[in-house]
Amino acid sequence: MAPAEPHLTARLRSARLEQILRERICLLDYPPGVKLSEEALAGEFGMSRTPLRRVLARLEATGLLQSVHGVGTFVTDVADAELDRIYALRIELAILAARLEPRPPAPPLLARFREIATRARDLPAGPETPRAFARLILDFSAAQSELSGNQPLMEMTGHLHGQTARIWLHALTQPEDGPRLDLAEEIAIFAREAEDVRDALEIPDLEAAAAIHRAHVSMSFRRLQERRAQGRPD
Amino acid sequence: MAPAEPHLTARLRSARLEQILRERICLLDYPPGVKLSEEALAGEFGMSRTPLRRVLARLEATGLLQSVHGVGTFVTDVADAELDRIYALRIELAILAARLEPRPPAPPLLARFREIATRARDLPAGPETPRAFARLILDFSAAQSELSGNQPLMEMTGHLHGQTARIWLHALTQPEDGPRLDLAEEIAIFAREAEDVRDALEIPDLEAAAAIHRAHVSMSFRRLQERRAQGRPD
DNA sequence: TTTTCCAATGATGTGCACAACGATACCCGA
DNA sequence: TCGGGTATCGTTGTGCACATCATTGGAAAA
Repeated sequence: MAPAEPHLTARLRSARLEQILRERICLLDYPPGVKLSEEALAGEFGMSRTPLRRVLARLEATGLLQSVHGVGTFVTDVADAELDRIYALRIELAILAARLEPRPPAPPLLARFREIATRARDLPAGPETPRAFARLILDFSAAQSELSGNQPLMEMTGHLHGQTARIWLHALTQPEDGPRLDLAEEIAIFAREAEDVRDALEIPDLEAAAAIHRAHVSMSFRRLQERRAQGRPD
Repeated sequence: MAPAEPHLTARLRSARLEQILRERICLLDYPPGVKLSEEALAGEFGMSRTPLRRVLARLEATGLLQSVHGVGTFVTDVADAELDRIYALRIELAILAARLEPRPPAPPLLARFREIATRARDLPAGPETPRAFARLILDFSAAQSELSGNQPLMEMTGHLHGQTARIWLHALTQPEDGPRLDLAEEIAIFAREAEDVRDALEIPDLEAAAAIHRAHVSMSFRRLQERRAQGRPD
């Protein structure tokens, strides 16, 4: 496709590529379990397999990819048991953002939260809805990561979020029994969360915002478990 | 040196190598800021630069290394500000191990804690003391990571521990003003912690063990800050 | 018809030669 | 003697050819 810039620093080129691939995975352009082709990706980005493999190795270290000799490079899936553990951890970490170096949002950041809230409410229905929803969730997570100055904490919550959100959304859009009904419901719930968090940040009450988010992570986890229980007795 | 096994699976070989390098970094065989040679490492492990670079990329993704084009590959140092943040986070995470899927230690694990406690008390004084102490701390961290079934949490605490412990120990053994006095004091304190945690685990009271550890992380952080304040007014 | 073996295929892993880059030391001119 | 520009060297980054592995399909034997 587009070889991007013909010549940028090697370091920036690889960082850029890593970000692009990470987004594609989180936006479900590459759903869990899918096989990627090193050669195809190298061709798409106008480089050799060697530097591409370096990027893939980094993504493998963060748990988003897994390479198997002679078979292929796969986007990782997350087993139910581990998903449960990540959710349990996210619930605990949600409050820490307000306790460790909370940073009241500056006007530009507040504007981002407002934009996310309105975008969530006006999310258009259609075949592109899942991807738009995924993008929305990604943006929300990115905005949240600026609410605390504790970078290691925000990196971890962001990482865990990326691991769970894509699996969660993938399960939602896979029409096992309830096809799109769940998705519409989840979108409405997320819109409420975005609005509530926005309102809390306008005060600004960071602890309230964190508590709201924590509650939603917890409830989202419960709904996922219910959905699992429904899907099993088939 | 020793090319290890002449032929093992590629995946295992690289995982093994990554573990070895990670240990060398955490045991301060490769102190923060030191420059590594890709060619020398490749030669030592009997492989080409290509697979070695794959391992280095993974270590770079976890923040232990940093490669700079045309300059070298360096063991990362951690700035004071970030070290503070990691400590603050570790203090909060310490209690979670007892709250999320606590696992009472089986007899073999208990034996490991006992061994660590006695080894800490009988730590021989000498030129090899810092390395033996680093090994002790590493083993203690590894044993602790089995006290909870929540794997993502234990991975994170382990990762954060590796990031802080090596910097902390390096600062201790660098004779800026108080040469080895601090080290001996820290060893004694650690020995007390290991004994207290061991006693709590014999009950077994995992919450007490976590609280003890949390207290020691917090106090260790305070001592580090004091030491910093002492070092500055030179 | 079924089973077994093997060859072909496509993927990732490895080694090597060269390019690109940054730091350093040196030389030349003022 | 000092300053600046340049050449050289060491190191990481890239491209390519090949090795290695796992799967799959088909052919041959039971």
